[in-house]
Amino acid sequence: MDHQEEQEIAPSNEGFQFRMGLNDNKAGMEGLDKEKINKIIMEATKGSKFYDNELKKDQQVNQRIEKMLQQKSQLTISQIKKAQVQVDKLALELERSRDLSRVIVHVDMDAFYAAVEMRDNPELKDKPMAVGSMSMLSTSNYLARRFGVRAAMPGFIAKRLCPNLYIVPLNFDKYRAVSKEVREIFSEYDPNFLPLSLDEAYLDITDHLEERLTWPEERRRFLVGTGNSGNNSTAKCEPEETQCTSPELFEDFPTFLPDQCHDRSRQDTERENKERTQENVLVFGTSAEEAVREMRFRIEQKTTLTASAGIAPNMMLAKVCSDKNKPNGQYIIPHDRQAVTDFIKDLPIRKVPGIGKVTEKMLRALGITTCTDLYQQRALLSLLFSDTSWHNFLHISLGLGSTRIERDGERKSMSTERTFSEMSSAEEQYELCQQLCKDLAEDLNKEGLKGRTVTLKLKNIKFEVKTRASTVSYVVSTEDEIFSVAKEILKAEIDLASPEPLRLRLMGVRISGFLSENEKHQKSITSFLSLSKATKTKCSEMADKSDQATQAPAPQRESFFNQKRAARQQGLEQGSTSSEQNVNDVGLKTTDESKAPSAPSSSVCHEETIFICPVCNIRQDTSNLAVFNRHVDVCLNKGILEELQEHNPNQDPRRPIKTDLRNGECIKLTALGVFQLNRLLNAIKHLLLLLRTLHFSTYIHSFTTHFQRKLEDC
DNA sequence: GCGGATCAC
DNA sequence: TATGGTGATCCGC
Repeated sequence: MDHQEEQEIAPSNEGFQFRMGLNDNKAGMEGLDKEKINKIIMEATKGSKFYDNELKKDQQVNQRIEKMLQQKSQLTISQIKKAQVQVDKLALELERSRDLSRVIVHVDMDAFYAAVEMRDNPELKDKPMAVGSMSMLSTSNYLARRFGVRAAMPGFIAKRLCPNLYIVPLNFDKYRAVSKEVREIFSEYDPNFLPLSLDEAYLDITDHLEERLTWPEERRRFLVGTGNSGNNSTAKCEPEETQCTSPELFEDFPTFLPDQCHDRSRQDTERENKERTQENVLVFGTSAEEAVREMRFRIEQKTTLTASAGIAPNMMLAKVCSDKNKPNGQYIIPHDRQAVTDFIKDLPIRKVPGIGKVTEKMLRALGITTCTDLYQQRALLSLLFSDTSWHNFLHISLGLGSTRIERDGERKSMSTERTFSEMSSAEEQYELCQQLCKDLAEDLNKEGLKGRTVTLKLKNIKFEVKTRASTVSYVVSTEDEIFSVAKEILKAEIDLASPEPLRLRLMGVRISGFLSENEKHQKSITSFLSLSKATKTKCSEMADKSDQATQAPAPQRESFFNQKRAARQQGLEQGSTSSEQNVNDVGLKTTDESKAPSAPSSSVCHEETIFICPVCNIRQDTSNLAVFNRHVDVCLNKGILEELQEHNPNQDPRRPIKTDLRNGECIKLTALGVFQLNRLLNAIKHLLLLLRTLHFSTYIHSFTTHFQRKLEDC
């Protein structure tokens, strides 16, 4: 292996990772130099399956680079000149729309998990420690970093770098609790702040600053050492020590008021507390820097943990800034264009969020390492990269980024996955798969989500990852529904590998393709199919149960049909609330147009439900749902059986669908319990009816197209 | 829509 | 002994 590959394993951006500077070791200070660290890591990693896979991935990246350079060599000067004109046109446009009016802050807690653990266990304070397990570390403290121990490193390798390393298991509940405290402070500066993770957030403090100008000084005055952290009654919360208890993650960087803390004896401080309370008061100014300093001060007072912050006109810059004076520091880019371009000039592209190891390597192959390079090569980049990529590059090189902090929209996927020691038994694999589906179903249920795409993720013992997805025409959300799809994917993979077993080290299940708000009333296929079992009176109960999670609690909601009607009248698809759309509603009409049955409204409405069969379209003289369902079922079956007999009198409508469909095609259907031809047609017909009733013409189209051939076959 | 990859935390 | 889990996005089919 060549040197470059080694660099990939022990990343080449030490300047960034080892911020403390490994050569700055003071006399007597323990630690390892860069070379030694790389050597130990290599010895520990070489020859492992993990490393082999890393090499393989690296080769692939090299090939991508190769291909890119090949492309580059074929470009003509006139092509590049032409591109230059186009790119500069856009650049000018972007420049014109540059917005420097917002004050965006990115706040980042220093070595968060490690800091929390050290705070709660003082014995760890002066020891190298990391949070995680022997398999994987999440973060490490300052002392451990001197040995090259850092986040995303397996604990057993860290132990080789630093045999005295303490590894503390993750304790998310604790971090969440601390995070909540910090977020309470964030919200005072920006009620719409955007959390990125437990220890990071973006804030737009523009409005705060404007208001802050009108505040009396009193509102910017804070007592030192009397923060919330003093609420517990441990010894460390005495005033003179409160200031010192910030874990010394980075001893070179003092916490607030360090001189008072270190230089005063206890007696002195106590006396001064009484006599010179003025001295224990801090007043912050009205500028952005002062506001952020105040925020960080309050965080430290409340949690005894330190944070770093970046202040800039947009999110991208703020994020880069927060790293500049880490730990326990802040950095501001003033709000004028020159300051931005000065800052960007020598900025290594790798520091920009979104540019990772691979992109860095690709750009480096083009001689690009700084943002200036990035700008100078903008024409070339527009020819070698996709539109989204080079647009992004151009934004970066101009120092542009989002100026509005937008909260994330709806989630797009939900997943769960697990790593384990080698598992080769198919039986175990199915069992695990089911467990994952169960866990996922629980999570889905918490958020009331249902999706149409199930993705199975497999990683074999060679660390090769494979994903296989299956999108169904209905929604799934329960353990059984998800598993019925996932297990068929798994089966296909097992069959494919057979007679060799799948030798797995990880399995995961993901759901995506969630229903948008105005699709949520759709029924899952099981509750849908349950209608055809209408002889069982449990039908409506089952449907209710399976859709519990999507039921809107809105007391005054309109019935779905009323909303639809209103929407049609307005000529647009108004987003309906996720009002419960029971399958049985297919044939129901409510005479009262304004009120849902569950509405706690005081007015008593006389609501009369009319049952109209969606098949024969005849009003049924009953108010009993079970009776009505039975009628619909008979009606449906009658029609289907007649049709079947008509088209092919010799065909047994109850014969297995396996005889008609190819194996792969009936997988999903058999998984749902549709084994027979008549059941299949029943389901299709019923769904079509439902879709038609709901005016979902797009669905009807794709559905009928998909099944047309099957119908013809029948 | 699928599958592999990249990225961030 | 041992290299994570979750979510988003992009690219090229």
